[in-house]
Amino acid sequence: MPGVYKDMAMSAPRAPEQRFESLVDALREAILTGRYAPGTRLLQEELAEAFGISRIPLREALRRLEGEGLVVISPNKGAIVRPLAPKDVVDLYELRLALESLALRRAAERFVDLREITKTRHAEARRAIATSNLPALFKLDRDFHADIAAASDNPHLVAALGAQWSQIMRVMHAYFQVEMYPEAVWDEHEAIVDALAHGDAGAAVNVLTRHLSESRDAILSHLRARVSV
Amino acid sequence: MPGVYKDMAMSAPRAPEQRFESLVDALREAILTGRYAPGTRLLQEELAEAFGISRIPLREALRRLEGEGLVVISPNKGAIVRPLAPKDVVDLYELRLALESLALRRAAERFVDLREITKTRHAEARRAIATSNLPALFKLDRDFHADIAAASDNPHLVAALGAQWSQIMRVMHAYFQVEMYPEAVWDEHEAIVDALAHGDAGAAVNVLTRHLSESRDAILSHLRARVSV
DNA sequence: CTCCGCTAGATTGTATACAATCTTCTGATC
DNA sequence: GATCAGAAGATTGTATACAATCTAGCGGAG
Repeated sequence: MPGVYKDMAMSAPRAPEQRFESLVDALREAILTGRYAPGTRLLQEELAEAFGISRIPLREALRRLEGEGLVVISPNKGAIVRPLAPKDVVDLYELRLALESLALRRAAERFVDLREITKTRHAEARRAIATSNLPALFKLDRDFHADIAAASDNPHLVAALGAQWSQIMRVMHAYFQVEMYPEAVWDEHEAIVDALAHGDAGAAVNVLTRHLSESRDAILSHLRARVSV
Repeated sequence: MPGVYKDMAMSAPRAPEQRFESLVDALREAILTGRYAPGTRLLQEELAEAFGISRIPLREALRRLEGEGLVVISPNKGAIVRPLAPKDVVDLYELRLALESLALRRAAERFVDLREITKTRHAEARRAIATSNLPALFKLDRDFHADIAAASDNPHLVAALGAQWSQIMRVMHAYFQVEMYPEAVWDEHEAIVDALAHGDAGAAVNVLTRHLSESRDAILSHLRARVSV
């Protein structure tokens, strides 16, 4: 019964005007969290039924994700979640370092201070580690790097970093365990924002470089142990 | 008369399997070259008729371009070519410098030599200037920077640079005249690949930094003179 | 036994049709 | 004259239906 939302002001979970955006978000989230793993075939009828819609809007959502680089669509073959090889991880981290370094330099110029929020997240991360809450750790990690990106005040940089993060997240969800999230990660986050608060972008970039190398190598060692999807 | 291509092997301009990709390419090209200027409303029925298709595949193409950041679609309002403000130009060039610098460093590590092809393009550019062939100049410029990107051997970097280039190209097509393409541009291209051939990525990045600053400022001075779309 | 060619089922591609929403214009009211 | 309600037209959103293509399995030829 469409149009019913209009009568239940402020109670519907989402306005009907952004139904499509919600659909895309749901699909994207499912891909990012590994529910649809790299290489998975995305059958239109199946997905459409799952979302309670016809194939028309679903196909549009897939095209959007294709444009974002999360899905590959072959004519008359259908859509699959974009595969990721070890070289992709190397290339993505190389790219991400360049982008995030730029964000740090711009954030330093703007005297951004992220120490408080980062400290808070560190505490939350300790609790998440104690309870083996991996999704919470992912979210805290994502929030930190999203803050760095936003601090650049460059929406195009934010978008580019978001695209990188999406790809990296897909690999992490596929190959990371709670044990692979050393608490040193959160110390490094604090070191980065400390340097940033002192306006020392160079030092912040140095820590970031080490931070990303460790993360990349951890992923690669686990990725190479398995077959590349 | 669909299906007719199957009989004319090797003569059809494109295989029917990539009809959709051709549609997206045509739309993208029209946006990049300013035929559909920033802010232009993209009416579905009108475009569908122009391409001789129904609105279904056209809408999918628009969703793809939305994912690529070239189009903005508002629910029940339709699609417009993504607007560009002066700050976008600043942000895009900042981002592009970081990306292209990375590409240069990676190209230097790989001992890539682009001197020959760049010299050839310089000669072609002189002819294009003499005949006031602006589209040719744009293409030569694009080809040069695409070579730099490809030399990085990082497909994700290539994609990110391609996205930047698309946005920049839209501004250039809107505000550039032949007179604004000084021949110094092509000298700088040669200086960049010379430094690259000597493995001096630092020098190459220095020239690139100047090169992009000049290009950006030329665009900004003309953009600010008009109303921002 | 292997390799084709063929058919049936599954899946994708898209034109049509209609519903939902927005926009514009008109005319009434103040 | 300004403002607003309402209707008509324009435009977008999507479900349905069917055509085109692909895939898997089967049977026959070599």
